[in-house]
Amino acid sequence: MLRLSKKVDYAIILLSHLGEASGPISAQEVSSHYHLPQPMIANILKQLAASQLVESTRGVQGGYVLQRQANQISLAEIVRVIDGPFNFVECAHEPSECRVSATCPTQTPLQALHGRLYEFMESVTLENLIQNHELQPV
Amino acid sequence: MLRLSKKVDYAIILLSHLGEASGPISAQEVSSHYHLPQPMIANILKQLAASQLVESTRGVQGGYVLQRQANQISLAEIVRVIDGPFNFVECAHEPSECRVSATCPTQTPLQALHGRLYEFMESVTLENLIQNHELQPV
DNA sequence: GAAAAGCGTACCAAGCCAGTGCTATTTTAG
DNA sequence: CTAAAATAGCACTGGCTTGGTACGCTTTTC
Repeated sequence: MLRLSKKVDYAIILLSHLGEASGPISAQEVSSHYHLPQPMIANILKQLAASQLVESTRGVQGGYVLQRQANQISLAEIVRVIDGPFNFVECAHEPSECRVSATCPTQTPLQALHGRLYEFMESVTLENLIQNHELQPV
Repeated sequence: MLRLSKKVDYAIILLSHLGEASGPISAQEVSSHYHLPQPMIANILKQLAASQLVESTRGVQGGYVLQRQANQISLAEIVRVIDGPFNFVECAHEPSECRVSATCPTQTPLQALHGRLYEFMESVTLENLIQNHELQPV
């Protein structure tokens, strides 16, 4: 139904939390703070670390910190890192896969739509999400 | 991965086609024209008819026509009719269902985001999709 | 050397989605 | 009046995605 996946939801919560913290935060800390399943969010933090969004420190007192400033991380990037490439319409990236590409009347407008959504999600930064800035009306 | 479902994709194609036709179009016609599975698109047309987006005529020479003008049908409505209510984030409509609502740092901004996307999809009409109007940049 | 933390990878169950099938009803053509 | 062309209304299914779990390993501090 066109929604963000739970993992992305969690990732946003995690990153927001890291963005507001000063030192490294462990998976354990976050999971107990928000009452979320620990293995789940540990996995997500691993993904975020593998994707260079957060830096990890091992060992006691270790944890995660943002690798970039919150205004340098876009919503689009978070979605991409967790859920894979953002394909609003199937043919957005692989026109060859479309069975009806020759006759499909909606290709161009749907791709334009895709582009707008993408730009939109690029323009929303983690900082916006944290600070709850007023978002400009569409 | 945050994409329109195939059914919505098909529905847009169908509605665009109906919007450009003059008389009633049968499921058979559309499916052979776009090489799409006939039972599938028949089902979708049934849904569209049940939701008052198209009018149906039974019998030989029957088929479907738009029930409203193309500029009176929004993308949001198409999605809603086919895929159910549009929930960009889980808590958008039912805050009570959110396990972390008390502490979740992202509620307000994500709901704002939800609102913007929704307005956006409300503002795109079938006519825009058909005529491939230049969509305003976000 | 024990505990706290992250790393890597594999696995599983439930739900959703795309697609199919079947039977009944309505309408027109001949 | 009957056959054919259509829609109506179901119910079903197989496979993929998603949310979540498990386990063994390495690194770091005390």
